[in-house]
Amino acid sequence: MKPITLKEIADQLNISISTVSRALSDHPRISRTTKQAVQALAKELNFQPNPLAMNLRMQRTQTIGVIVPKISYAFYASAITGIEAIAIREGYNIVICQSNESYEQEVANIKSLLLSRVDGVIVSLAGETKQYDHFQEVLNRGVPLVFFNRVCPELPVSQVVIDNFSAAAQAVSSLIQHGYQRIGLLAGPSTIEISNERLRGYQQMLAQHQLPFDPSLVAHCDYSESDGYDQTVHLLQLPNPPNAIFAVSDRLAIAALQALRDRDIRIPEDIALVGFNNDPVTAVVSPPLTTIDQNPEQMGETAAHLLFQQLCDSKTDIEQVVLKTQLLERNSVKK
Amino acid sequence: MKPITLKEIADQLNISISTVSRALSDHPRISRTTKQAVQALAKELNFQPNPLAMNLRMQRTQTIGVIVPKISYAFYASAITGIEAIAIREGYNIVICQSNESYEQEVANIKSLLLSRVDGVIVSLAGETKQYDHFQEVLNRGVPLVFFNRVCPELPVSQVVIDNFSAAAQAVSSLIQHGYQRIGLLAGPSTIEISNERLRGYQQMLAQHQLPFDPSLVAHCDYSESDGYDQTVHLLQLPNPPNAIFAVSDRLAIAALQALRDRDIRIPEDIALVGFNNDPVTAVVSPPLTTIDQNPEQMGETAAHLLFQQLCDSKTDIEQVVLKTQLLERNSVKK
DNA sequence: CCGTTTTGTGCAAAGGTTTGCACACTGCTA
DNA sequence: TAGCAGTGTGCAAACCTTTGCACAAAACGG
Repeated sequence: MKPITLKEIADQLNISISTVSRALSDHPRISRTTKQAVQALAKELNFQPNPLAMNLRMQRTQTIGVIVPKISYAFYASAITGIEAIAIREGYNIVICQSNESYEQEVANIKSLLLSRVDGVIVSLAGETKQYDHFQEVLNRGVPLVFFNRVCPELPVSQVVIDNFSAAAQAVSSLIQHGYQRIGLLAGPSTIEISNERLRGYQQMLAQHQLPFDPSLVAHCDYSESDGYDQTVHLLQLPNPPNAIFAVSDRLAIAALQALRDRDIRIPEDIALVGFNNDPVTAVVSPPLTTIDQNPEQMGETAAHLLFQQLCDSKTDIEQVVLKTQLLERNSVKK
Repeated sequence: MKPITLKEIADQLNISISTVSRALSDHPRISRTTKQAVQALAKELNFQPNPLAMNLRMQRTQTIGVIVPKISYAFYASAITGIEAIAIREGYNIVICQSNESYEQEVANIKSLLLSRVDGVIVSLAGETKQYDHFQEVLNRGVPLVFFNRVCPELPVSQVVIDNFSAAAQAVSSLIQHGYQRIGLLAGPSTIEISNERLRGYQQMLAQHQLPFDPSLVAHCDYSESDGYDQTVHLLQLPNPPNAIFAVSDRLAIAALQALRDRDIRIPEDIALVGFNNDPVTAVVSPPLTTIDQNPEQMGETAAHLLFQQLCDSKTDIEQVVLKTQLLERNSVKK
């Protein structure tokens, strides 16, 4: 039952531990015959090197840490699947942490990952985070770090994002082209880069169509449904309420949908609604929501690739990858 | 930048490594003065014992493995949150694996967890799994094992479940009481214990109301949406189709909803629909779905508790915990 | 004042691996 | 025959911690 060790193989063959170790790693100085004997016995005994010992010796853990706001967000669940696929292929394990949108938790996560000596870290920022010392610490220790989706603009690290500016602009442009002129924005926390990018895209597109920018139409929310709901209600109660709402996340869009439904406001007849992410839920609500489709799994894969690139060659340049998105027109906007 | 070790503290204080180690763990034989000096310096240098070395020495990893079918299922995302909460409180890390409903993957997951020497394992079975040798191997190695939700009846291990039989019976009973007599069942894979329990509850309730059990009304699906959709279509095409559908999972219920919607069949006017799990999505679709509410987070916590119980005292009896559920009546059933 | 307990500390092994260096042997060149 | 390159193997250190045992000094009892 006990897992077997190099020593046992060595004893059985009457050779030294070092020879066994070298034979297994195909060291050139080991004779063909010895190698064959060792490898045969190792296979027969189903020898698995003890990773704990290897970790200690090698000073690496073959593990990468992943921090996401919440795994229950469909987007991140998919991204993790992408990361995992690449990691496994490279012979790495991943350990997943949730920040739950909390700065404190994110710091605690980083601490714990650093303590357990992960070889690299992939992060999508918590909504609350506006300080980045904990990531600086990661960098200081020489641990490769990659951000995806919710990235950190001020740190010299590789990132993978979508073109949030253009995606938002496209969504807004589509609304305008379908005749909506007064467009409310359910924005994310202003600490989050990608949320601001989406806001900028929104502003840009209004400007391009000579529409006024009315700051009262911009409602910042944290990413919680309850806040999304409340902010929607707030928009509706404006003296001059919007006739379309663009939510920078499908979770917010769904919250808005419920607020509208609770008030018997019809979509898209009374008000149009556009989301962001193509969360599966947007396809099953009624009406199905127009949203921005992106590929979180591919984003995860790309982030993992960037990380492994750094892991192999610590002086590869930092890189920013921008992934494609697509506006998915469904029935929450009048044609 | 280098993490500091016992040795450095020892050198600075001109004492031996062992004394430092003992001072930090408050060994009774170390003098008060030495302890204070060591602890002060350790704090000042922000000493963190190297977990890799500790793991190797102690032959444990302070890590537990968790295997779920998919983290993107809301149920499992919540369960993980519950497990994580307890694990952190106990000073353990968790590593999350997805079987993706695949037997092979589940076996691979177990292998990988065993290899990395996790101290315990918490599992919810993959849909495909009908052989349990890999779990026997876990037991053989003396690694504590706990199942939750999708459990394994034939293994002598602790489990946490809901009363699937009664929950299903209650759902069906409610349908019958609202006047539905011909009830289709979207069942899970027949390999899965809890799926069969729900089937039994369904049968029992029919019998209790002197309704005939028509096997053609039972459609087994894997847990994929596509299969749920197809099986719904199949039920609808029966010569004598059902006027209500009870799906043993909300994912299947949602798939059914789409099939019905695509055919302009109204819910609940033409057909009633009941799900299982209270997935958040059931609240936002229209109509909101009647479903069985359970508490996955609590289930995760309970599973973790059972595991830690075994971890502390390896000869605690195995235990089966049954959690409460509740029928949540919404608008997919005619009142 | 001797023998015994108590108290405080250190040595060294153990956990399982990798790897620099040294050693021994073969076979070759000059 | 000395010298040297090439080949195959083993010793021991290193990674960092915990812990059984031994030892020394102090304290104590008679």
